[in-house]
Amino acid sequence: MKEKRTARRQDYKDRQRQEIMGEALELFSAKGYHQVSMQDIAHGAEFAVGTLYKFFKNKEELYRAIIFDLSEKFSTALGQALEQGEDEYERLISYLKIGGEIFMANTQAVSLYFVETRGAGFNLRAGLDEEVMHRYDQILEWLSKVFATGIENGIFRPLDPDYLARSLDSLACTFLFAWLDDPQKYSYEKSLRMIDEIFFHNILVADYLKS
Amino acid sequence: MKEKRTARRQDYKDRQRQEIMGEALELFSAKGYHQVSMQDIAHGAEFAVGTLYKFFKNKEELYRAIIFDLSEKFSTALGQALEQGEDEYERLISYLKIGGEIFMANTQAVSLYFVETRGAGFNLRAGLDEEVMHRYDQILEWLSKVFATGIENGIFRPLDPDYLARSLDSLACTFLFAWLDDPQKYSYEKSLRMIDEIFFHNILVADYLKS
DNA sequence: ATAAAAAGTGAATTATTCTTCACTTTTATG
DNA sequence: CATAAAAGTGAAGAATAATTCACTTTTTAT
Repeated sequence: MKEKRTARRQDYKDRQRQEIMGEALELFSAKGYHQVSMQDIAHGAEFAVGTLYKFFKNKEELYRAIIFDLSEKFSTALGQALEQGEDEYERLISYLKIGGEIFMANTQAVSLYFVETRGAGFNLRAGLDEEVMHRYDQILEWLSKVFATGIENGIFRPLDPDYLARSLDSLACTFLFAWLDDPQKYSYEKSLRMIDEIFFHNILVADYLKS
Repeated sequence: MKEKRTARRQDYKDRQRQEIMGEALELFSAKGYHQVSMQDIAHGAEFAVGTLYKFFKNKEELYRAIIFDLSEKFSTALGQALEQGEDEYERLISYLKIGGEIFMANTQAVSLYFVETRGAGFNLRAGLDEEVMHRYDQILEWLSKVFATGIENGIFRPLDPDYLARSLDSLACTFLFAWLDDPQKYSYEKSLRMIDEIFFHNILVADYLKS
């Protein structure tokens, strides 16, 4: 009996924790870390301020927990995406598709996550968790590997895989951020098509294109 | 006599102002807006706190002034770059070269500027000057125009110029940020070469490549 | 030389917000 | 049902940092 009870309690606590993190994410992504007070979060999550401190040591740790969760979620999803497909080209397309879906389904999350890994990254890098940076680097490495084997298998032209990885990711992100601004104009489908045109129709060797 | 005196005084004031902005830029780009106090800036610029407030209404306005200056400086330089060159391809190469030079010569500036226009942009967009956003959009528009005329003149394949503009800019930025992390590995020259390979060797029509 | 104006100062005020903790309420257990 | 443990509270304390302003110093103009 004891075990069930404590397990149930733990589930409950976890849910509370998620609730707080969810509210905090919403607020942080909308207004930014410094524009959101613990009071705001507490109010939004319908807790007292003191309760937040039962779950998280302080504001920064709450923030970190959110970022950590997201980066984990995203990187596993993208890692899996890169394993789907017959050849390397298909794997990359899968990466783009899954990446796009995650992006569009988690816009507030994304806005927070990308502030970490892109542009602003090196500004926050000092202060904030290395782990997240590491995860992003890891994804790039995975991408690189796919390019590398694709080159070996004669599917891609023999260019530096690291540059290719960064390029592809960069294009995807750019178009997705454009989509955020104007979903009509920068639709998912068009962006995929454009990446295919701009990036792959050069990268792929002539033989592959014919098949 | 009076005019000369007041003019000289104005120059002096301008220089003081620049001094403050320079110090603030250095600190902001190194530690981030919220991690830098007016005390820090005053101390760095060798003024009293009160003096800062003779030059800038408040901290935010000081920040805005910096960003505004930079965005102006960069956008005019890039605008000019796009006018240099015989054909559209050369103009874009000029854009990449000048852009790269500006970037590398102003790394702290850049780190601040790009936090505004890229990734983090939509987080800050609400609070911070629209003008800066507008300048970035303008550069993209100029780039688009170059692509559009390049397409008309049969130099580029007929793809959506806006997407092409965003792609090129995105690649350039990505490689420049990579350079910040590891200048050795992501050298200016190699990045230019890679952009040429990845982006242009597809974009350019076959005829142009032969010439 | 001198008075008025401008520039510069920094301690004190004000404002914000993170964090704590003594307390209340709820839940679990014998 | 009693009681111990856990969860939850929010006003008060502590810390930090933006901003002000009465004052001093420097510059300008006559």
